[in-house]
Amino acid sequence: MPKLGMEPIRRRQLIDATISSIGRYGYSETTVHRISQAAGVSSGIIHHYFGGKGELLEASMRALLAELRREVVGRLARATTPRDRLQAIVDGNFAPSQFAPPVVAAWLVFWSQARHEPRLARLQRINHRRLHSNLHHAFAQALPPAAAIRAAKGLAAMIDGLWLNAALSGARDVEVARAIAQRFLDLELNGQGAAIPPAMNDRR
Amino acid sequence: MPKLGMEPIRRRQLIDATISSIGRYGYSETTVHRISQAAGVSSGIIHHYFGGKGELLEASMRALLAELRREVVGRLARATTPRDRLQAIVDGNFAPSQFAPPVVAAWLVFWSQARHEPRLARLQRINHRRLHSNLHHAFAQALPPAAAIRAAKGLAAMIDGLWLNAALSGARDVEVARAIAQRFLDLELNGQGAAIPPAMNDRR
Amino acid sequence: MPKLGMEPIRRRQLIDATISSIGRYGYSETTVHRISQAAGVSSGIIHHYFGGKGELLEASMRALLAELRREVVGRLARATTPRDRLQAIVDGNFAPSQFAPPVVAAWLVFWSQARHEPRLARLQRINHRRLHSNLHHAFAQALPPAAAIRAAKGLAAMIDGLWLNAALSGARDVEVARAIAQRFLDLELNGQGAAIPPAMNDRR
Amino acid sequence: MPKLGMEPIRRRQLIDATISSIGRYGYSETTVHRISQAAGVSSGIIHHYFGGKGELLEASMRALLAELRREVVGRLARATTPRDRLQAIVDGNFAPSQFAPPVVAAWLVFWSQARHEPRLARLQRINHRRLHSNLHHAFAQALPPAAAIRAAKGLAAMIDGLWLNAALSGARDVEVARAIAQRFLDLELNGQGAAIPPAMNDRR
DNA sequence: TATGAATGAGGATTCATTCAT
DNA sequence: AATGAATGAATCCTCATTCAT
Repeated sequence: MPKLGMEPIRRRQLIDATISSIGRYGYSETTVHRISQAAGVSSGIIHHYFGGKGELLEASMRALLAELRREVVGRLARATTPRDRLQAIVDGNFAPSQFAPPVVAAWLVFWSQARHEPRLARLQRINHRRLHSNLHHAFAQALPPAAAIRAAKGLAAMIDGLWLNAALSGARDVEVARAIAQRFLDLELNGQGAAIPPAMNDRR
Repeated sequence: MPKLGMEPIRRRQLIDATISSIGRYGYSETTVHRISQAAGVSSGIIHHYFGGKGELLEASMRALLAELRREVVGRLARATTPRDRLQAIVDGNFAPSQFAPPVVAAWLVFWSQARHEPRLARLQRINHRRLHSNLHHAFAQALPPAAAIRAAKGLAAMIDGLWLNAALSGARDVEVARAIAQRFLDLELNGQGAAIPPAMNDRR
Repeated sequence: MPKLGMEPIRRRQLIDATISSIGRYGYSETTVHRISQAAGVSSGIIHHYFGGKGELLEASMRALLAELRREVVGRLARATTPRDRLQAIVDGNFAPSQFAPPVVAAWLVFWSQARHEPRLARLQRINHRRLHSNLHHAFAQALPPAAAIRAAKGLAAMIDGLWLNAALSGARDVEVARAIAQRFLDLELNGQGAAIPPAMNDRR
Repeated sequence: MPKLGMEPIRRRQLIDATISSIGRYGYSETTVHRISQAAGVSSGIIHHYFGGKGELLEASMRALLAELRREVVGRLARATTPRDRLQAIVDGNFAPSQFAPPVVAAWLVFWSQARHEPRLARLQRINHRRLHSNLHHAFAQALPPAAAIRAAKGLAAMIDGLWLNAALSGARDVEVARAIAQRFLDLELNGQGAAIPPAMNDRR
């Protein structure tokens, strides 16, 4: 009998090595050889477990999404009010795990490559929809429909934009970023915002 | 007899072909051969005019930045009040030219590659600082120092996040995105926001 | 506790899977992995029973030769006159088992590879000599020496050529091919050709 | 301006190197690297001129067919009677060029691989039909329809079978083989065999 | 006996770059 | 100024083989 139960261990090793290699060398310099070296295994093993480089990249992106989801879902489970839920989503997206340099690099690569690789595009769409749906669902319990949509879009953009800026500037100021998102959330929930002119809403 | 004055024409041709190729095939599939084909010239010419692929990519990113700058600066020139200036910056960033699919793809690539290519990173830093400095300068004329910083960071994130979301969803809803940014701007300028706790500001 | 008596079963399984894989995928696409999959066993087993791929291929060719030999020898056993013997050889070479598509493909491969693999070349030489010796021996009982040699060479070529043509055209017209060989045999033995029965001509 | 007119030269070089490599190493051991080495060029050039290994192999087979055709067509042009034409076909197929060892090996490979590569299969079909159509056309001028068909099939098989046997036994006895084909031709045309000249028999 | 995990050499192919013309 | 022929290193991938279990 061969070694049993290696599959999940090797898959995890290789996924981690992939994310780390993307972080260190970038997407176009991430080769099968580098990944397998980082994982301390031979290069053939990648095809044994994943079938090819493309599938490994896809699995890596999937692992990244799963980790983000874990951060958000764990916090959502402890939330009761809509505000708590929104806070949980913001906090999950600004969790330390999301700012580890290799993770940041891999996310950027994900966004950039998704345009040209259908499988990555699909994962990205799912992720984006989940974020938006979570936000909208929570806002809808506290705001009128049009405002809930607008707030969800705004907060989603805020999260991505702040994350992006924090990521580009080397993951410093994460807490400031989170505070700004927090403030935007408060503004929307407290109704202090001026309404978008009706004509603008109609154009959607 | 050598043709005179070909240099600027060829350079522009090649830069356009590069952006278009990134848009069509993605970064890692953008080859010297594809670029030269798209430009209708031979592959050797790229090295003649740019020295190498890297330099051409850099020049292309520079061209992208210049175009964005043009959109913003043109609008800024016609602005008088701080609010006008902020509006000009928002509008410049949401100008149609910034949502052409190849441009969007190229921007994403730029952000993603900048991490691993110092020359691109430098351009990106310059761009980011310019945006932030423009925003901060305008806000500083209307808000107290701490609020101006916060507002500048928030609006910068808002612009990037909305742009990113619009870009990822195929450049639909650009106007809605702009309206959301507009509203954020109004909120910050009208002083309806609750202050971020001082301790948080100090941590920066 | 080891299973006893598995060896001949496994060897036969693997040989059959090899011939079938050559038939389906061709020689250069016949891999150890494909063979073991077709046989429903693991890939390591091939080395356990045969020592390597080369030996398995050789054993497969040997099995093919044995099968042809069986077809011929069985018929020869029931033959009494030289003419019967020649007929038995012709019929054995045109037996249905020799036109099963995987068998045809494997024979072609055999002929083509034998040039570069000494072990296959040896098997092929033995086979060729056996055919020629059988034919010559029978002809020698009915014809003068020079004519017997010529007839043996001619009939051997006829058999191979007709087999090849039938094989290349998808094993249709096997009966016509056999009839043509039959007629050649008759011509050589009688000094003139007996007409092919009209019904046979009509079937074309 | 680059070197002009290299294309036909390089293509011919590479095709010759391919046939020679098949002859020396066999099909499955014929690598791009070996071919390019035999041609004295770099390996990249194959893709420059042929697009890939498959196309080069196809072009090589095509060159082989063209050479055979040249041998036959040249002789056919000097033939007037049906018998002359049939003789021309036989002689063309037994021309020395068709027994050069690399050519023989390549033909065998061609036959064996054609089963699994549609493009080779197509070439083979064309070749087979041409031979058969040439033979049948000539026989039809001298024999009744049913006999013409039978004779054409028989001679085609004879040619292939003799060629195959000669090829497998190292291209010795080519003249004997041709004499046997000749005799078969005579038998079919005359309804009886002309004796092979004794001198010919003695040469064995 | 049998498995399938693991290796790493070798395959075709791609590509930026160089350079003779 | 411009070409595209030519290179060869690097890429992904395949595969026969080995071996611990």
